[in-house]
Amino acid sequence: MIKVERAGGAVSTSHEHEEQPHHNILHGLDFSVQRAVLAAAGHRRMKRNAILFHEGDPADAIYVLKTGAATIRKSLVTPEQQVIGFLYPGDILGTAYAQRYAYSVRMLSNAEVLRFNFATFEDLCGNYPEFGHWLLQAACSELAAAQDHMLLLGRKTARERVASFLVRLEERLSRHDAGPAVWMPMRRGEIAEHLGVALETVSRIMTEFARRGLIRTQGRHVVYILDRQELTALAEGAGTFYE
Amino acid sequence: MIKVERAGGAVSTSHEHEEQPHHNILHGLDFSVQRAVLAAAGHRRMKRNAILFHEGDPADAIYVLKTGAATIRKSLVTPEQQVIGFLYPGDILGTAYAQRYAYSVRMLSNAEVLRFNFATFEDLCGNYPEFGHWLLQAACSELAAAQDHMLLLGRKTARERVASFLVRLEERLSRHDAGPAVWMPMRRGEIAEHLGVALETVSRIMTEFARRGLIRTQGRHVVYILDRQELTALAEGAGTFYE
DNA sequence: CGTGGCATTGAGACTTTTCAAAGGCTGTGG
DNA sequence: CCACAGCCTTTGAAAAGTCTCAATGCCACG
Repeated sequence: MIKVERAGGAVSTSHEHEEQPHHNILHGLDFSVQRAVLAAAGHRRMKRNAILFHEGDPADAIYVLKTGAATIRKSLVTPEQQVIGFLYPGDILGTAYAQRYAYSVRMLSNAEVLRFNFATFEDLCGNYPEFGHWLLQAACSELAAAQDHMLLLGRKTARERVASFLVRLEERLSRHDAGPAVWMPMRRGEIAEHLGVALETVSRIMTEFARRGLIRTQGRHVVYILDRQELTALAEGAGTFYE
Repeated sequence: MIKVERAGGAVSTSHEHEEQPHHNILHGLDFSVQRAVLAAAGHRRMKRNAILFHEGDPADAIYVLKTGAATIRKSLVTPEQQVIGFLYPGDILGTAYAQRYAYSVRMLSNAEVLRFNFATFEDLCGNYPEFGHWLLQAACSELAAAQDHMLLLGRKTARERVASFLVRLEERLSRHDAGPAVWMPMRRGEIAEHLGVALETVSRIMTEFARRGLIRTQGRHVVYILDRQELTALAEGAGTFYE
């Protein structure tokens, strides 16, 4: 079962990850449209930990993540926060239905973003109906993801949540870079806030998974999935008893 | 504080609620566009407990709820289910980004829906760009609601969840019918599945709220909010200790 | 007016959280 | 380039909240 062992080759330091192969960000659009869209976009480089915008800021643009990773979070009245999701290349952010952004975005690594202020954005929608369609599609897909995550938050146990998270993350990343290592730039605390459990619970369960031989960690930000099948089973509620 | 007491006048039996004033469903669109949209739509009457469609059914239409109420839910591999939300007049359902519906819809009361099959839908988008915009808006707003609900599911205690639910429900219904009574056609179990807690917990907490004088129940499906301020405070985490 | 499904209530069990302390990366400054 | 400081992570034990199981009570519909 353990067949992924070429560590060091695929991953050496976390810095290396900042230059990822940015595959097709505007996946699904005609090349001519893609060219037009890219030409209209503003390019922007962001440093790790930089804030793209805050929850409540007046919304004036839509962004597409080109390289790197980011966290989107919302705050409660209490100091508590909920991490809505983690973004990887190709993800859209800032789809504001109102005048203000509904969440904050922080970069998890150095990153590049494409920026469309609302004027250019409206132009693009007018000139290329395809683009509007593409965006509606993206919004619907984001909606579906949000609803999936509700299922996790509402019905799963802590163990199921962590297992789901690892499996989904690996699945998602395997589209970008095919290495056996899963790059996990976020902190344990952010994972915890995403999964709706305590930070310590995430830590404990990941340790447990490592002890059971399902994963292997390498530093804080790299994980190898050793037994995806078992992990998937756990994610779906097969893990009532173990050991 | 207790100033809402004209029971019986506003609410007599649950049947009465099936005929609600259906205010402007296509809110925000030009009248001419509204006329065209309504003309293109198919009208359909549904009985209580009828299923509009199932999760996984091939998607062939988009619906708008005209009168009544409905539940949308998703299933896990296990028998567990999550209630994604409750729908009231004006809500859109069936925004499928893929070929299949992502959730099931069950009517909570006799209801009327507008139906747009994909062909008419595409036509409408083509002829009235406004309509496409309106839909994108609706999807974004649904997304925002989903993200809000994640916050509830991820970070709130059971008491905060029930309080939030009651306050939001009242706020939402007050737009349609201004009575002091909140119509709650869903079962306790569905509320529980929506809030990510056990059925019994919902029951216990609602009893507690009634005992504390924050609400008053009338049968299973009607609730009066007696102290919205306190309830709002509880919803936001002020209720760490009481009594 | 009866019956079956819903809702309420209670007690015990279990998962998860909280509080606390020790251990280990990371990246910054010398 | 190395060492140190600070933050992040791991680990432990006790406490709290919520769930499960089970029985009773109530409402709504036929």
